Amino acid sequence: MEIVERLTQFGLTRHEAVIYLTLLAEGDLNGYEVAKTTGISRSNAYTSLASLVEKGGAYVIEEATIRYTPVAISEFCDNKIRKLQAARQELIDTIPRKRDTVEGYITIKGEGNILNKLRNMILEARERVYISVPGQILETVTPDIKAAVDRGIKMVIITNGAWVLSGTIIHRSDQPLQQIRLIADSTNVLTGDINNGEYSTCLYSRKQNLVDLFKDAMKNEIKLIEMTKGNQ
Amino acid sequence: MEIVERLTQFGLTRHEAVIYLTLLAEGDLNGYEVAKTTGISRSNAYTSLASLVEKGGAYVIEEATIRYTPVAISEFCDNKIRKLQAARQELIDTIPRKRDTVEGYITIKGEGNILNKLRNMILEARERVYISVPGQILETVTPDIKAAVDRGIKMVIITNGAWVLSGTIIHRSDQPLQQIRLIADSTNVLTGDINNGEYSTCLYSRKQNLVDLFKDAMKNEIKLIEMTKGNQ
DNA sequence: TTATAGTGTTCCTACTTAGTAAGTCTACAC
DNA sequence: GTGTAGACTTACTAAGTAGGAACACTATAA
Repeated sequence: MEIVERLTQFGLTRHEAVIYLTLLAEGDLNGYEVAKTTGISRSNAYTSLASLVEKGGAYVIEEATIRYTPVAISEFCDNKIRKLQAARQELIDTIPRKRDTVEGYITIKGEGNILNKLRNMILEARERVYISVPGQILETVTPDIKAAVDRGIKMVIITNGAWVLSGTIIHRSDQPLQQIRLIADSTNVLTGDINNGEYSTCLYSRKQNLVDLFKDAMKNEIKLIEMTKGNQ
Repeated sequence: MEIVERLTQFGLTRHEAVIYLTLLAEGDLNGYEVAKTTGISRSNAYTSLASLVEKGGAYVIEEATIRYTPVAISEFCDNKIRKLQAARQELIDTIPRKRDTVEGYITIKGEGNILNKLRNMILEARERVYISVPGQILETVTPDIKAAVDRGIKMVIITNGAWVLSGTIIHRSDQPLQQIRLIADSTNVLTGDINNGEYSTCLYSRKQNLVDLFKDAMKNEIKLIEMTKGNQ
């Protein structure tokens, strides 16, 4: 992802992002210099600088001329994240509590949303997690698995490839894994495909019949892996 | 701040936020019900629902009719914050390093930006911090001061009011504090007013002459407090 | 069989807001 | 003449808001 696009995730417009990067690269500049260097017209440059300052991406140095200095990127991002964390707490405190719903079969679409759900299931697990995913997905969620292990969650993992993490129980499958499967605490299950980008689709459910079905299926999968391993 | 506005901070449009809140309050609904309940026209309701699902604010339940279930607010916010933390790391790794600048006198405007700077100075302090602020500002930054104390930073505080935190050295002033002052590690200083909302203005500098000036001034202020305390 | 309600999708018009793009004018300093 | 700053203007694009029409299908009641 391009740097400008990442900066827009933190609330900057394209112009503001371009100006911010220019300040980082060129050092402190005044408004006239910013306009010249970036090619943004002077009126727009001054407007965007004012907005960048208001958003906390730059500070003003009032000397013979008014110059602008960029805020360090880690500081700028931390400020934004901190603000969202505060908003998060305020939302949790004030938002209407979710009405109890009849749990059914929830469809989760898009690789990003599926990864989020997968990670949240690991995060909220209390006792044990069975997970069957390709190695590259494991790479992505390694920090979450590590954190789960650290708090005493039993992690049983079926995967292909060479991924390893101490404290986990790993069963290696020779066959490519076409689907992901995850069971957390024998109460909720996630399954489906995740290699179709935004078209990936998974099913999430807390239905006990589905959970039981998947538990049996994964136990059998593990038995098969152990049997074929014994023969090698 | 209103709930809808807080939700827009997490990337939802007003319609999406209204629909999300309706799902929380009413439980799982289909698109037709969402349109009826919210007053949003059906075409817009379906469009906004699709976008809300894409943004990870709701999941689809595919039954006799397609219903939508809201994602828990803490989960939704955590997902967004986690994404920004990842973008933060990617920015830090790829953004051009800030060109060394001649440190001058930086003007920081707006209460939010000033609070951010104040907190970042405490966060990055290595040895000691002298801070002189009104009590209500201290309330705001108590977690940051606590964290600094926990990592062994010497916190010397001049304030009014009854604020207290174990591990800090507090000098109470009888007079109202019109300005804030902070010196971190004898290397950087922040001073100015913060009770004017977005019109608040502070000065930040690493200039040694200004730092020395403020050190002397705060030492004298502490001496005066101690002397008047002795007389009481 | 007919009428009505429910459900979902696609396409349309129209207004508002924000961002992008660029310019003019005034004023001052060097 | 160049540099610097600010205020104001015009104009286009994109996204969000607001609402509707049309089509197709299903379910239910009379």
